[in-house]
Amino acid sequence: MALASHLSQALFPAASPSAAAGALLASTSPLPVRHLLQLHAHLLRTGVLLLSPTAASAFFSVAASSLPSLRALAVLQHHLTAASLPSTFCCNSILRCLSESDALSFLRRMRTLGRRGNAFSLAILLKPCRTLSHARQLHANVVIEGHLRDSLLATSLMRSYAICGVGDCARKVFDEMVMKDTVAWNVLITCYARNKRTKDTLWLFDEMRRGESEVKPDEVTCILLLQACTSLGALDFGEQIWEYAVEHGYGCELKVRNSVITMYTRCGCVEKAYQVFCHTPQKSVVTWSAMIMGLAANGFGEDAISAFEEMSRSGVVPDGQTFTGVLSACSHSGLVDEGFRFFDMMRYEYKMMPNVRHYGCIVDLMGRAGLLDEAYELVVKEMKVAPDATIWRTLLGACRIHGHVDLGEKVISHLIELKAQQAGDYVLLLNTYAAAGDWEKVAEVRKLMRENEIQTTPGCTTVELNGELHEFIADDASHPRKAEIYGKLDEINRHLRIAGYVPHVSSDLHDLDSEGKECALTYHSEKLAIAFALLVMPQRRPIRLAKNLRVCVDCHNFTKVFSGVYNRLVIVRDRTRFHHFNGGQCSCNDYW
DNA sequence: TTAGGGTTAG
Repeated sequence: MALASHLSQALFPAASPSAAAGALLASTSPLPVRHLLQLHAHLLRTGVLLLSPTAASAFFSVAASSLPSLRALAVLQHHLTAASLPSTFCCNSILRCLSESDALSFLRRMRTLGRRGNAFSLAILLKPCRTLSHARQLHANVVIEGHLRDSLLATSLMRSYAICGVGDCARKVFDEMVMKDTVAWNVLITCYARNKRTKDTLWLFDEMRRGESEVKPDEVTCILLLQACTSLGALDFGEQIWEYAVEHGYGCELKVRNSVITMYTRCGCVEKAYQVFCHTPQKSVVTWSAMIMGLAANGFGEDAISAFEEMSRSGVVPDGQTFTGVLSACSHSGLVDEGFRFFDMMRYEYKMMPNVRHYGCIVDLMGRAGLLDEAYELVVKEMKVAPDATIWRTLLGACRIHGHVDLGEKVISHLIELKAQQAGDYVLLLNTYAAAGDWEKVAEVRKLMRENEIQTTPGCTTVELNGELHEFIADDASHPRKAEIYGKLDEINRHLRIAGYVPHVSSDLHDLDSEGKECALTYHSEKLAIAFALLVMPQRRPIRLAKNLRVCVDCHNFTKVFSGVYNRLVIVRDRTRFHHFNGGQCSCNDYW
């Protein structure tokens, strides 16, 4: 403030341009916006800004360092003329302070006044660039100014395209690059991975490994690819990456190990994840959280809690994600009291503010305990953060279980308000009415769905066999081995009935009599996939299935009994978790 | 002359 006042005194009212520039150049500390604007107005009024490029340059330097995110500079730039335009060096320091669109308009203004900017200007502009049209404009500039040989600049451009979700543009820049280093490859991989082009991502690894260039995958490449395998559930490929990492000396990198732990748990291989975890000497909070979340998602709730306690004993402090893991362990395994204990611990002992995901777990737990109205009150009155669609969906799921029709209707209205309702939500509401036996309402919702052209996602189960995916939908008749599969399923059904399996008829929505419902349940996609796996897979190998929706209660019971009668380990990954069926049991308790 | 920019763990 003292400096600002000194400057004002030096410049008001009759300071010469050189005195003004001198005073401005002498200032080293930032000025408040108010003083800066006063100063600017004065410099304009007295003509200093027009008469002295040195003073203008000095002024913008001070302004740039004073105002980190400066809308005012965007206004100021319109007063620039060719004579008052600061040097490119100074312009770049102004560019660094502007928002994405203001910086672009400033660059255009510079060009209008005959100043082109340089590679530094483009580097500054590309850093915050997150808009496709801006990326395209900057791309044109990079080409026109002949900077395509600058590999850092080109990589920066690829990164912007990656953020904008246009993989093909990033690839084009990559293909035109003269020197493609590992970072450029990694940025391209990130781009494909972000845009869910997972298979292309995996191809790039092969291309990199087998290519003739010197560039080989490094630890960052391994991390990126492991993440891609995680999202794809590609166990075999994930293991190849892990082998590569170990062979090339990246096996001890903590970030790589943490990614491997996640990859294994997300592919349902908890034991292998645990092996890697145990052999990791310096476990960070990320390592512990990855293991805790992995155990939770696979239904090993008690083990997740033990891991949390061991982590605390070892002196590692939990963070928000650790609590997400341990709370979801409690909710997936139905450990209601434990869940509330951890929720209190995070709030009162660790003084953490719960986020939407933490509340989501608590709402799920309350739903399990039948505390539906209390859960609704919590969401509406106590939550410090705005509830998202997932929270409402969780509560809607609990309404279905308990047949709480009134609350279900209230919850769906919140989803509609959020404009977030999906076909699955209407199905949940439909199920709620079905659970309450209100077939008239079921028909009403069906009509509503038809009128609004709401398409439901058909349940689909996949089995991987020798790298090939076999897909099944309910009552599927498309598989070439259809007759054998249906025959096998009938045989399995007979055996399971003897062992005590009884179809869970309310799992089906149709308003049929009990016998009709049994028929409709018989050929659900999971059951067809299990019959197929039994036909084609060698004995002792675990049967791994992936289901796009939630496993229904009847299929859950069916698979549980199946795992005991046929002595097979069945691992099912559905939309939210893993189910490990073994010896007539499942890793998740009281599944609804 | 000065100044600038790219990838990475749960």
